[in-house]
Amino acid sequence: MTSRLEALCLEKGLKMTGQRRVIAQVLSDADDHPDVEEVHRRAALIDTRISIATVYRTMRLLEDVEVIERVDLGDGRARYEEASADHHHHLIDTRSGRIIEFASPELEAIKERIAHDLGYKIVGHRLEIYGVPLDDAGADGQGANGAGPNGAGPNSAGKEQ
Amino acid sequence: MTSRLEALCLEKGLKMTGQRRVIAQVLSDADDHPDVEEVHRRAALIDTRISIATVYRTMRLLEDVEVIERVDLGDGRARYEEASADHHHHLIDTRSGRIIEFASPELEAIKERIAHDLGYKIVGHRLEIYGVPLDDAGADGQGANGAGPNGAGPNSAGKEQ
DNA sequence: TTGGGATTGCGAACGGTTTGCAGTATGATG
DNA sequence: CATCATACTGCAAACCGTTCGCAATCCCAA
Ligand SMILES: [Mn+2]
Ligand SMILES: [Mn+2]
Ligand SMILES: [Zn+2]
Ligand SMILES: [Zn+2]
Repeated sequence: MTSRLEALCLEKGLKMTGQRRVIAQVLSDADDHPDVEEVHRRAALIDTRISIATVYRTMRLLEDVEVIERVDLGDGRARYEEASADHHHHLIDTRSGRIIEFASPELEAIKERIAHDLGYKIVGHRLEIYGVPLDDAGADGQGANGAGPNGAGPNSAGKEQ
Repeated sequence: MTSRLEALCLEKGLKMTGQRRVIAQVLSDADDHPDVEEVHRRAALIDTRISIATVYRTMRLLEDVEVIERVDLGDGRARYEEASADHHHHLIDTRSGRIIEFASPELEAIKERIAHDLGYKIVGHRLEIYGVPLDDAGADGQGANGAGPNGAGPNSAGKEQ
C-alpha cells in the first residue's frame, strides 16, 4: 500500500527502497513535527532494520525534493513536517511543549513590505512565537478566549509536539 | 578604562576578571553579530591568554544576566549582540551575508494579536528574513528604492555581518 | 535474469558547545 | 597590606546532532 508521501516520491522520480517506503509511511501518518530520532523510532516499529543514518539521509533527500520541510523550533535538532500548500508558522507553548500552527496574511504582507522597502526580495523567512497559556498562572490578566477573528490561519486549533 | 559592558557587568555584581574585561571590551566595540570564535579572535588581539572555553562560558554568563543577546541567524553557530533597548529583527542578505536590522511596530502588534487570539501570552519570539537585493540579478522586476515610509525601524540602514 | 549504479549500515568524523579537573586569580576580610 | 575561600580559568575530553567513507546490498532497467 503506497502512502501519500511515497506517491509523491515516485512522482519526483526517486528510487523507492524498503526503508524509504517505511519513512514515507511514517511521515504520511505523522501530524506533528518529529525530529529525526523520532522518525527513526517510529520507522523501527514498522521495520527494525532501518539505521538512523538512512533516516538522516532520507530526510535530507525528501527536503531537497520538497516533499517535506525542515522546521527549526529552537531546540537543537531539526524537525520536519510534510510540505504543504499552506504556509504557516508555529507558536510554541513553552510550558507544555505543545505546538500551535497559525498563518497570518497581514503578517506576511508586512514582512513583504519591510523587505521591499529595504531593497530586498525575500527568498525565505522564519518566525516562531514562544508563549504561555493566558489562563494558566499568567501574571498579566485577561481571561481565556478561543481563537479569534484575525487572520490566524488554516488551523487555529493546534497540533501537539 | 572600563568599557560600557564592563560597567554593566559591575552593576550586575559580576566578578570582573581580566578575561571578562577583555571580552566586555570586544563586545562593547562590536557593531555587528559576532559568533563565539570571532569574539575569541578579537579578544586574542587584546590579550593572547584567553581560551575559547572561557569565551563560551562568559557569553553564556552575559546572556544570562541580559547584558548581551543571543541571535540565531540560521547558520550553525550562536551569534551575539549587545542587549539593547530597541527590539529588532534581522534581514540576511543571502548573497553577501550582510545583515540588516529592522523593527516594525505593526509586525509586533500583529504578532501580539495572533498569540492573544490563540489564548497565549508571548514570552519570546524570533523572526528573520532572508533575501537578495532587488536591483541585483533579480528575476522579479521592480527597481531599487531606498528604505521606505513604513515602520521599518531604528536603523533602516544596515550593519554588516 | 543479470549487472551496475544507487542505497544501506556501520562506525568514525565532524563542528559547535559543554564540562571535569587541577591550578590560578579575585576581592572580601582582618 | 597579607590571607583565604571562592569563583574563575585553561586544557582536554566529552557531548550532541549530523555527516561521511566504505564495503556490502539492493533496485530496477535492460
Ligand atoms: Mn507545522
Ligand atoms: Mn541585531
Ligand atoms: Zn510566513
Ligand atoms: Zn519582534
